[in-house]
Amino acid sequence: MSRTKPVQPAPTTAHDTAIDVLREHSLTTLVQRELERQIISGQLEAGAKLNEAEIAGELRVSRGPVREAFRALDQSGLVRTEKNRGVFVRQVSLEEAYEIYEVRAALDGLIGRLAAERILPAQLQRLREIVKRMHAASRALDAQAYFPLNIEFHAILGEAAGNRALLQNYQRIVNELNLYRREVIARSTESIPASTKDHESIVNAVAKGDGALAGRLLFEHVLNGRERLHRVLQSGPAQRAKAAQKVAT
Amino acid sequence: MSRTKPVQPAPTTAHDTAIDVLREHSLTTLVQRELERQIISGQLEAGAKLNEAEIAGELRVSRGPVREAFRALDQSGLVRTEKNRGVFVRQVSLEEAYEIYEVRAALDGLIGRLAAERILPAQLQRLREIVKRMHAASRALDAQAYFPLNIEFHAILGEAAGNRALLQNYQRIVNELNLYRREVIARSTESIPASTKDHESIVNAVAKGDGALAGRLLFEHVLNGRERLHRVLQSGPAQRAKAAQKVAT
DNA sequence: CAACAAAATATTGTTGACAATATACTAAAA
DNA sequence: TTTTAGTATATTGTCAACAATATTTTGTTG
Repeated sequence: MSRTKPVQPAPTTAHDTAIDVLREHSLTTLVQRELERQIISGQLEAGAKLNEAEIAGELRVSRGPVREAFRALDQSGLVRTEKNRGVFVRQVSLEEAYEIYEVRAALDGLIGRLAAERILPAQLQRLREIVKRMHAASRALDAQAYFPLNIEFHAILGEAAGNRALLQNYQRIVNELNLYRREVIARSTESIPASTKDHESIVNAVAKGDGALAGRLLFEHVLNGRERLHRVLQSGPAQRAKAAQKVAT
Repeated sequence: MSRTKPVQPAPTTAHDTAIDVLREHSLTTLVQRELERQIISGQLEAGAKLNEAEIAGELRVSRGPVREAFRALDQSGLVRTEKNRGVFVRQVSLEEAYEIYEVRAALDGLIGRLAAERILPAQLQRLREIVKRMHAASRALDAQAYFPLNIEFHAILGEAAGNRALLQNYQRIVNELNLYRREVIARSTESIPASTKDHESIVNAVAKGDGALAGRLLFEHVLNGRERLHRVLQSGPAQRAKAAQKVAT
C-alpha cells in the first residue's frame, strides 16, 4: 500500500494517485478486482475453494470486504457459493459452456450488426491490421501470437458497436467462457486458419457497412468456434494432450 | 441436524419449511431477494437512497448481510453505489434504455430461434391460448389484462428455448428495463394491437419450427416496442399524462 | 439577510468477536 | 481392518463497536 518512499523528497503525483485510488475504490472493490484477475488468469483454478480468512490475510483486510467481494463475484458468475461451506471458483461444465456459447453468439451477432453501422475509420484500420497479422500468425501456426490478436479483434468490434450495456454483458459472458479451462485445449493451432478466414470476412462485411451480414457472420463465427471445441474434446485424451502442448509451447 | 423436538410431538410441515428456508438461504440472500422484489415492483422507486441501518432494522438483521446484498444488487444492475455516500436504486436514462433494448432484442432473437427448434407441444398450446386472450384484451383495449399476458408470453418462450444461461441473462436485462419507469408510460393501449399481431406471427413461426424467422420476428418485435416507446415519449407531456392514465386505471 | 466556518449529527467503511455449522481427527466397537 | 460415534478443530454466518467520511445544523461575520 504505502508507496511513500521516505527517501524521495517530493511525494508528488505518485502519492496523490495512490490516495485517489483509495478515494474512489473501497476495499471491497479492490478485493473484487484482485480475485477477478486471479480467476480470469487461471491463477485460481476452477473448482478451487476460496478461504475467507486466508484471502483476507493475504490482502491485509478483514473478512467483511472479502465477503462483500464474494457476493459480487457470485452474481457475476465467477464463483459459486455453498451456504456454510464456502465459495468456489465456478466450474463451467461442457453443457453450460455450450449454452453460454449460444448467448455469446447472439451478443456477438449484435456487435457485428451495430459495428457495421457505427465503426470509425480508425477502428476499421486497426481491424485490418490485426487481420493482416493474423494471417502471418496463421501461416506460421503461431498460436502464441494469434490468441492476443483474436482477443483484440473482438474487443475493437465491441467498442465499435457503441453500446455500453451490450459490451458489459458481452464481457461477462466471455469471462464465464474463459472459466471453461478446457477451452484452452481447443485453442490448438488447428482452428487458426479457419478462424482467420472468418475474421477476414467479418471485417469485409463491416467495411461494407452490411450490418445484417456482419451480424450473421459473427454469429456463425462463434458457433463455429464452439463446434471446433467440440471436435477437439471428442478427439480423445492423447490428441488433447498434444493439442494442449502445442499451445503451451 | 437434530430434528428431535422434545416438546413438540409432531414437528409440523410449517415449522420444517421455515427451518429449510434458513438452511438453504443465508440472511444475505433473503435481504437480496426482498430488496429485488421491492425494486422491481416499484415499491422502492428509481433514484431512492437505500439506508443500511434503516433496511437492517426493518428486516431485523445487522448491517453485514445488508451490505453483502447491496454488492450483489449492484453487480446485477439494480442499484448503483457511490463510495461513502450510499447505494441508490438505479436510474435508467433514455439513452441507456435504448441500449438495453438492443441487447434484449438480440437475446429475444436467440430465444425465438431456439424455441422454434425445441418447443414442446404443451408450451405451444399455452402460447396459442395466450395469444387468443391477447386478441380479446386488444379488442377491449384492456391494458390491465394485456400486460400480464405479455409477460407470460415471453416467459414461456424463454422457457421453451431451453438454455439456462440465456434465460438468466435475459431476466437480468428485463429487470433493468423495468427500472426505466417511464417505460410504463409506453405501455399505453395504443401499442396493444400492433403488439398482438407481432405475437401471433411469432407463434406461427415457432409452430412451423422456422427458427430463423421466429428469431428475426422477435428481434424486430423488441425493437418495434422500443420505437413505440420513443414515439410516446415524443408526443409531449399532455399526451404522456393521458397515456399513463389509461394504464393506471 | 446571505455567506461562510465550525461544530454536531448521521451514515458509510472496516474491523474483531462471538455463534452456528461443517470438517478433521481420535478412539471404541464390530 | 473397517465402521462409527464422539470430540476437537476449522470455517462460515452474524453481529456490534469503532473509524472515516459525508451531511446537517448552528453560529458568526460581512
